[in-house]
Amino acid sequence: MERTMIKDIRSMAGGTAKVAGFVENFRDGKSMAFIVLKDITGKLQITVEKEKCPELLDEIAKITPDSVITCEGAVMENEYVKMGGIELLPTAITVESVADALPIVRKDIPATKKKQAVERSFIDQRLNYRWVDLRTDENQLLFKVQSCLVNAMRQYLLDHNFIEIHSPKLIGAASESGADVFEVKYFDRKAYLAQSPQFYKQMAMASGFERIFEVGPVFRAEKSFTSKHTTEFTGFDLEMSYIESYRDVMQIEAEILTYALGIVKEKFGEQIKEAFGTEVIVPTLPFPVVTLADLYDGLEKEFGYVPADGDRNDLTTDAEKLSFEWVKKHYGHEFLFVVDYPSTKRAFYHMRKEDGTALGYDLIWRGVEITTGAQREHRYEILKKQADEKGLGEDVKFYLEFFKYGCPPHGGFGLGVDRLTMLLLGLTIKEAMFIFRSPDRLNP
RNA sequence: GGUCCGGUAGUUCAGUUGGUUAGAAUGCCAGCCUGUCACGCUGGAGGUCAGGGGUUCGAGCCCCCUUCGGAUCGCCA
Repeated sequence: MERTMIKDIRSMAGGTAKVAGFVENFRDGKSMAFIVLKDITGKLQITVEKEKCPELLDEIAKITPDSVITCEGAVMENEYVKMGGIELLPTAITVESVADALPIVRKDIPATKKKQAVERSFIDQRLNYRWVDLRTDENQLLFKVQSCLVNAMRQYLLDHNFIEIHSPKLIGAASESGADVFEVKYFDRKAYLAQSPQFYKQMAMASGFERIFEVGPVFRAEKSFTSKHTTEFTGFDLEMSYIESYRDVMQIEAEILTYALGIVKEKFGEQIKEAFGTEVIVPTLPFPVVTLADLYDGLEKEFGYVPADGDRNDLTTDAEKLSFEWVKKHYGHEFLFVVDYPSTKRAFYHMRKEDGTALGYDLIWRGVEITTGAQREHRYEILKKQADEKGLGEDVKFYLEFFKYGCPPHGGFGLGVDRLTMLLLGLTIKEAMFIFRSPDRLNP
C-alpha cells in the first residue's frame, strides 16, 4: 500500500491508509493504546483497541517515544479525538526503529497544581543531540521557512537576469586581511577555506557575466562569542556590473528582501506567529538610509547614547541595537541602511570618495547587521594602491590581475542567511542554524 | 583577546549558618487502569555533588589549583 502523508489523511476517511513516522507520544493502557504519530506534514492519533487486535500486541510492546513505526489500518473520523477529530485503527504495525530514552527535553513541560515545571534543556545540551532536537514542529518549520525565503530570493534574481555561480571554497591565498581564515593542508602545501566569495564574484564581473549571485558556505576563523556569530555560515552574495553608485546595490537588495519576505509571510506568516510569536513584517520601499554620523547624533539626542570609547567610526553592538528603536520611531521601519563609513574601517576593495568616505553601506535589520555592500574599486592602479595601503601585497596579487584586462564598474553585497533566518523568527544563531559551528564546537 | 557567571540523578532544578542516609519534578523500569489526548494511580531503580588539594571534629556549601562549559564586549555576515 502506498504511504499517505498525514496532512492528507482526512481524504482517506472511511477507507484504509498506510502512514509512517516518529512516535511523538505513547499512552499504553490495559485495553487501549494511543500513539501520536508525527511525520513532516502533521500528526495523527493511532488508536489500538487491544481486544480486537491481539496480533498487534507484541509489536506495540516494543514501542517507545520517538521510535519510528509504520501503520496500516482504517481511517475514522471521530469527534472525541481532540487532535483533529480523526484517528487510524491499525490492522498492522511495524516498529522500524526503536528509540532509547531521549537525552534532552525538547519542550517546556508547564507546571500544574501538583507538579513543578520542567524547562526544556539548554540550547547547548540540545545541540549535542541536534538531530533529536530538530524533530520538533518549531524546528522543522524553521527550515521550511528558511528554504522558502532563500528560494524566493533566488527566484527574484533569476527573474532579473542574474546568473548563479559556485565559487571555490579552497583557495590558495588568504583573502582580504589574512587574519581570519582557516588554514588547511592541501597536498604538500597550504590552502585556506574561503572567507567569502568576494574575489570570485568580482572575477565574474571581469568575465562579463554582469549580474551574478551565489549562495554558499563561508568560513571565518574568528573567536567570536556572541548570539550572532559562527565560524561557518551560509552567505548570500551578489555582484552586478554597470552600476552608477552603491545606491543601485542597496536598491536591489531592498527589492529582494521585500519580495522574499512577502512570500514568506503569505505562506508561513500565521504558522510563524503561532510557533515563534513573531510577526513577519513585509517592509516598504524604499528602506530608510542614514549616515553613520547622523545616526550617532540621533542616538545621542534620543537615547543619550555615546560609545564608551568615543569612537564613532563604526557601529558598536549597543548602537546597532538602539538603531532599531531609532528607525522604528523615525520611519516606522525595521530595516536601516547606514552609509558613509570611513574607508579606514572598510575593506580595501571598496571604492572611496576623495574625502576618505567609503562608497558602501551596512544594512541593519531589527538591530543586527545582516549585510555589507559597496561599489567596488574596478580601476587597477587605484585598487592596487588601496591594497598596498592595507599591507596586503602578495596575498591579493592574483586578485588584482582580474582588473588588468578590462573590468566594468560594479558593486555588490554579502548577506548572512543564518542571521536573516534568526532575525525573522526571533532566535539566536545557535537555534537558527541546522548545525552550529563555533571555536569550541565541531560536533555533531 | 578582555570581563562576568556556572558545573548537584538521563533532563530541568532546589539544597538554610558547614551538621545524620543529598531532595523535587520530569524521564526511565515494574504493576494497576475500557477512549486516552500534557492520561491517571501505586511502587522501584537511578548521584565519585566536574577533578585534585586544603581548612575543619565534620564540606555539595568555605579557600586554592586544574578542567569543562555558558553569557557578554571587540571583530563581522
